[in-house]
Amino acid sequence: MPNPQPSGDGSVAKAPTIKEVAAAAGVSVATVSRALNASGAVHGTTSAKVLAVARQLGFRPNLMGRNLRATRTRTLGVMLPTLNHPVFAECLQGIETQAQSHQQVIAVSTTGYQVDAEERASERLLQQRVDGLILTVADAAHSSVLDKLDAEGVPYVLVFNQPGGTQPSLAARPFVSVDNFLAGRQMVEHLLSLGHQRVHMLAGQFQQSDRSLQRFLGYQAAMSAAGLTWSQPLEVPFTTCDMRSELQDLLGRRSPPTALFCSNDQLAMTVIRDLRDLGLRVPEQVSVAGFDGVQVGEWLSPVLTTVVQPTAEIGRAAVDLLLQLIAGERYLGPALLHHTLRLGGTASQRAQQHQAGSVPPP
Amino acid sequence: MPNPQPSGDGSVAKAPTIKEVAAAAGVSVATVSRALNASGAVHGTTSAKVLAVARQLGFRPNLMGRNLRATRTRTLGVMLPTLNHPVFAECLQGIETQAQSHQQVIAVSTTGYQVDAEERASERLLQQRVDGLILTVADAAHSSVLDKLDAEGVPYVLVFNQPGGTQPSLAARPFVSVDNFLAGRQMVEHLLSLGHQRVHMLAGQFQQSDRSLQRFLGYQAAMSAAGLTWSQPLEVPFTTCDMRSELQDLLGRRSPPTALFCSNDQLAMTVIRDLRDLGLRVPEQVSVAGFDGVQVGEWLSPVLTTVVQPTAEIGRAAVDLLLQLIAGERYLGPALLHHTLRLGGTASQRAQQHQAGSVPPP
DNA sequence: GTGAAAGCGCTAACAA
DNA sequence: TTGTTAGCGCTTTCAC
Repeated sequence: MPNPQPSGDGSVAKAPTIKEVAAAAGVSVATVSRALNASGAVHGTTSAKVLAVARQLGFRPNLMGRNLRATRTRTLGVMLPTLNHPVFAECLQGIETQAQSHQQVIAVSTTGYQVDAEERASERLLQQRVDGLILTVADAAHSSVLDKLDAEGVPYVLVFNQPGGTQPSLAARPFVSVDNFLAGRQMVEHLLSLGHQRVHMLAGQFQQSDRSLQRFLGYQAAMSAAGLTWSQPLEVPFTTCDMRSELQDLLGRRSPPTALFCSNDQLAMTVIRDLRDLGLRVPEQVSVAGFDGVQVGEWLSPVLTTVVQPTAEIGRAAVDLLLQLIAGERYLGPALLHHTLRLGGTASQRAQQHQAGSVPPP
Repeated sequence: MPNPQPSGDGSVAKAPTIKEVAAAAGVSVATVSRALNASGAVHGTTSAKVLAVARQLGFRPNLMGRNLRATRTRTLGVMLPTLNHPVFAECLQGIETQAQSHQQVIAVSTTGYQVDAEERASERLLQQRVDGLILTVADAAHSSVLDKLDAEGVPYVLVFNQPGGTQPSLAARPFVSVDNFLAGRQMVEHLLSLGHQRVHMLAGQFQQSDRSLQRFLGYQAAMSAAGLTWSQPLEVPFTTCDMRSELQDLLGRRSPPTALFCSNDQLAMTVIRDLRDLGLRVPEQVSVAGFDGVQVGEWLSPVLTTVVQPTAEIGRAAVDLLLQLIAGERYLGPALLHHTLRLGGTASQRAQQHQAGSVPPP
């Protein structure tokens, strides 16, 4: 068993340094370093000896020393709003796996969609000297954090954020996402194709989620193109866990919506539960569609109708892009990954007559 | 706007060091350090001057330097099987929040329940010189990683793992979890109280999940105490996403179970979906209970019957305990947090006659 | 092929 | 109160 041993009294022998390995192997620290990293020329015999001694001593290189010297950490900072939402957790898993396969380490911070938390978290990560950042910010178009990163030339890649919206300029901020506008429009077109005409949108707060806004714009576009009137969205704080009174309001109107397009799956699933609590059947009386494609949506019955983002793939692509930027490669434009529609069972053909409205559909 | 500015050509002015701040402020680096950390005595005027210069220069302390010097990183390593399972993601969120509030940073690694990945990941975290580790291992009773940490005196806290099972010795490995045995027994007792007699268990593979085993032992205990015979559990790899053939097997037997106790929610929800796919009604024909209490279980209808663990709280408690251990406080025994039963709608009174069996219940 | 020495950025003795 | 200096562990010139 390799040293160091615990000293029995609870304290512990200090981890051996390269110096001690050098002493034990009877060579200089330079030689040890070269042998360990297979850098520079080292005699085979010497190298073997050093390696043997290092293993025997349980030597474990101290990355602080190495990184300080190299002014490079092989650490990627990750800053996300929350891990309680599966979409971010799954993305983080993708990031972590890909980072691991490139011998990178990740440092994770969550911000709860709060700009001041973004400020603090990014600062801490920069103090750590992460080589680059993967992050989702509340509003990528007006973000002091991104301004800072730009000003300091810190490489970063946005995930889920889609700055520039429908017209992402090639010169703009690097991001990896789906085309939220297009996806939103397609989902609403699907709802319209089912015969719905009064489609309403429930959305995360735009100030905290630019993608939510893009999806809404897609909704608007689809409605307008079909010659239908769109309504102001119901903006829902991401902390909301009960939508019943809002839904009662919405569906108690004279011309209540027959379909609800929710800007994320969490919202959609909450809505479905609350609708059922209110005695409304989904999709028979109200159709509901979400956005994200989190795995749990498939466990519902009926399966959640939603836009599926390649969440883990977004994370992996972000790592790849970030590593390119860190390596100094030129930014060639965002990675717009493909989404798909999952035509589950929570949105169906519009019923002939909606139960809640006193006015028949046009 | 603080320096450094980007140099226009894409390269970037190096971040200023304490040395440069010292030069600009006309003092020594020691004074800058003292002023910045409010350590030692510094004249008010000097301090103000230093702080002003530091801000103006956009100085950001390099934690590698600080940590190398302090042989301490204020970084907690976190090693979990996967973030795709909400129970771990929510726990990580709890860890991150609590760590942040103690000015600690976290480094995250996932292992996919693979022992060799645990080995590699822990080694990387130790090379990073994390101050301690929060981790879930496949088998806490026989873990080379934990043996290593013990041997080297690295502080760590297990989450979800419950080494020692029903009799955790005070001297044993530090952990934070619910009492999996007790919780499993109580859930099965609940099923029995609903009139079920043939309860079967579906479990994650014991080799990859000691909690799964504890929950099974609880099942055994409840069955035995009621004078019923327990069956071998159906062990399910955590990668399984379709249980239909297994369920057909199980329910096609002569005396099929009327209730299924699943060792985690993910499994339970998959099972419920697959049962419905097979044309079986839940809970009318088969009752299903889970374990974990992930949020999405509440979005199902009916709501998932399950054991609710205080997942985020487990994460927070783990951080607190780990920080105590790092501070050198003596380990006073595990934190066994309280679970609750969520009596949702997926488990109900046993039907008089089960449809699938040819043999009537005793 | 190997070693001596400088230095990455910071803190903490020790001096003044 | 402030400055000088050593050194945390490592890599990398530059000699030899």
